[in-house]
Amino acid sequence: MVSRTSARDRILDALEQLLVTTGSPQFTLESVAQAAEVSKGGLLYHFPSKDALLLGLVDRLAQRAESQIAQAITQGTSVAEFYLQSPDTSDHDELQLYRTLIAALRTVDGQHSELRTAIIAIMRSWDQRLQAEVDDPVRAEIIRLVGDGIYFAALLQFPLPDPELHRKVIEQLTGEK
Amino acid sequence: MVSRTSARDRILDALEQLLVTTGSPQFTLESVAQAAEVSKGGLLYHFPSKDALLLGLVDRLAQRAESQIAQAITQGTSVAEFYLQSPDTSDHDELQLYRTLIAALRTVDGQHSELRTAIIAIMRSWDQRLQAEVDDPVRAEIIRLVGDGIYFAALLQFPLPDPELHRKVIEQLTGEK
Amino acid sequence: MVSRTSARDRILDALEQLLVTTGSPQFTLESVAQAAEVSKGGLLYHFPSKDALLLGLVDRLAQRAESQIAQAITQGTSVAEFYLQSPDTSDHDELQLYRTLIAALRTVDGQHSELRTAIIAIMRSWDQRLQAEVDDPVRAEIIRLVGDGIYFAALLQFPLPDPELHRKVIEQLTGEK
Amino acid sequence: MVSRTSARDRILDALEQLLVTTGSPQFTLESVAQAAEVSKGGLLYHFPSKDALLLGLVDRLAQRAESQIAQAITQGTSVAEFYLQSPDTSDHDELQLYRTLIAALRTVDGQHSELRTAIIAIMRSWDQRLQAEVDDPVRAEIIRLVGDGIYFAALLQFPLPDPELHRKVIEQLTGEK
DNA sequence: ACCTCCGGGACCCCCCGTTTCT
DNA sequence: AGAAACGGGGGGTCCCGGAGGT
Repeated sequence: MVSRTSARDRILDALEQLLVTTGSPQFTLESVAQAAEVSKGGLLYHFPSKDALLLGLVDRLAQRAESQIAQAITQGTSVAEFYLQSPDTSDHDELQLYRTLIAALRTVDGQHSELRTAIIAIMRSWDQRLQAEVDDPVRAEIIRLVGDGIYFAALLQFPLPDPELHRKVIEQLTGEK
Repeated sequence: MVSRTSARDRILDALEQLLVTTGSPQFTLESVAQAAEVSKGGLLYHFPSKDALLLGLVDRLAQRAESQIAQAITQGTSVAEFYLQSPDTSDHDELQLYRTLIAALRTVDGQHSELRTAIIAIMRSWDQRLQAEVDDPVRAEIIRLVGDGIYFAALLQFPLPDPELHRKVIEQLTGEK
Repeated sequence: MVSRTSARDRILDALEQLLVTTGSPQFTLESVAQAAEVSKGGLLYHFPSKDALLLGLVDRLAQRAESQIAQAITQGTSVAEFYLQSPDTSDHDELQLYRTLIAALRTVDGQHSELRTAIIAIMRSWDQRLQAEVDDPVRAEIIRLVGDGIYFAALLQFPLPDPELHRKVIEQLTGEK
Repeated sequence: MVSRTSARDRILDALEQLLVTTGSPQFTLESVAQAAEVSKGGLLYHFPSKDALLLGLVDRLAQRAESQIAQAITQGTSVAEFYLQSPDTSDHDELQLYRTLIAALRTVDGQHSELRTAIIAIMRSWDQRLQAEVDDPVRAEIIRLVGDGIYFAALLQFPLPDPELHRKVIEQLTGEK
């Protein structure tokens, strides 16, 4: 075995890359396998199904989530700002990834209950952080929804109308009352 | 011919129903045809391709959009409240439909430029209404984003955590300054 | 009825044009109807099926065949030269058409017995003319086969390698021994 | 794995069989798969498209072409006789196959440029053999065209009128001047 | 244990000849 | 004659399983 990183991680990395770069929740096992430089069968060995693949990504994401948030805080960036995707936040790729992933759930049929619960757990984690940081629960909720709304537009590749307006929105939501 | 409504409209109705009830942007021509009680060929006669079908729905939606909004206003409901989907607003199905439709764009490949432009036109229309109603452009933008965020959660079938909180959010966003 | 030419003839004309210009035996009723500027239903009114349409074309062709040949002869062009498609022969379109038509038989399933017999009748007519003109039956047969061979290459859109060589072939086959 | 021959070859064999027995360039992937005793998915694994399938057949044919011709020569049969399909030539199936294949090109849309070039390469090879064997280039060309003409009639399933005449044609074309 | 080759089968979009209604 | 609708495939995609190497 030459590669340092395990094939399992390479696959997940490839999938992440795919979801972020294309921005589309649509993907095929074939494309993932190709990007990860493994055969389709090899992919299926590590993840017996497409659902399992998604679940694997969610799990890894959950593991990273905590440290990500913590790190963001220690960097001085507030959770709210991070969630609102101000462009100066370095790793909002992480955020986009995790939301694209959510959208990807729709491409798989069935109830994908495992996936849902895993995702919800992560969201709840975000929620708690926001609640902890923002004293007003209503404003915290608004922040969360606005963040999702921003992502929604981005997901459909609609142009964020005005950077200046965007900045003001963030300011107003995160600024002192 | 028994049916009063044209087959073309029946098809579009069936598609709407399908998108709203399943909440999923995934659908097959077959299922639409079946729901509309026409044959596959019959469907393809009216809409030569899946894209054309979606475009047909968007067009009809655009036509209804204006009157919908106007009607909402005359009913005393503010546009903002309508957009925020307060449960007491009767026809928020319309809103859900149009956003599910947006999501459906992702299931078709290509650039679907026609669809995009049509959708964007509708969104711009909403935007103008909100801007006209809300004097503060920043708050108008926030309202729009929150509306999208609410839909985003609904799209993924995540439970709106707390109706009470939701009500307060709307109140704060639409309430007097 | 405004049009001078009957719709029936317009349809047949359109089909001829289609077969000759595309050079392909592949065609749809839709395309013929469109080219003839009639509705598909209108086409089907005159020719109840695709087979009937082809048969109609064959019949008309058969009617023209005799006069065509006779005319060619009176013009001083020998039948052999005509059949060998020397480029200076004005209406070798007729020839190409009729052979493309033959190929078109393959696109319809079934035994198309009517079509076959009609076509064979025409071919026999050609044969007799050639036999009458060329004293040596073997050479007459060769001429016929070479003519078909030329068409075969043309059908596949293979380049006729050398005009000079082609001319010599015709010369040798039609020239006095 | 029980079968000695690879599935890929089995598929190609089945296609050959189909083209030769039916004599028709019309075929479906389904029918090929069934004849090869693989699923359609299995077929598509080896040949991602119908074009690719045809191309695969052409390639294999090209590989066999040389040895076929050489073998024909060493068997004492002249290339000309082989090309003219005298019935006593054992493997004129090969010839028919390759010409039916040519006709099959017409059933696929697009420019199928790869197929065309591959086919032309084979034809050129035949041409050179004929030119090498027959000193008179004009007669060589005639032989080629007559061969194609014979095939053309056969392709349309028109009865070769007279075996005796056919024999004489071959005799005259291949016989000493 | 890890991985690849090969294949299966369900399904999907769309085409097209044809029939029915007006 | 035209408009509407039918229905049987046709080519192609994609998720997944399974036998077998290393």
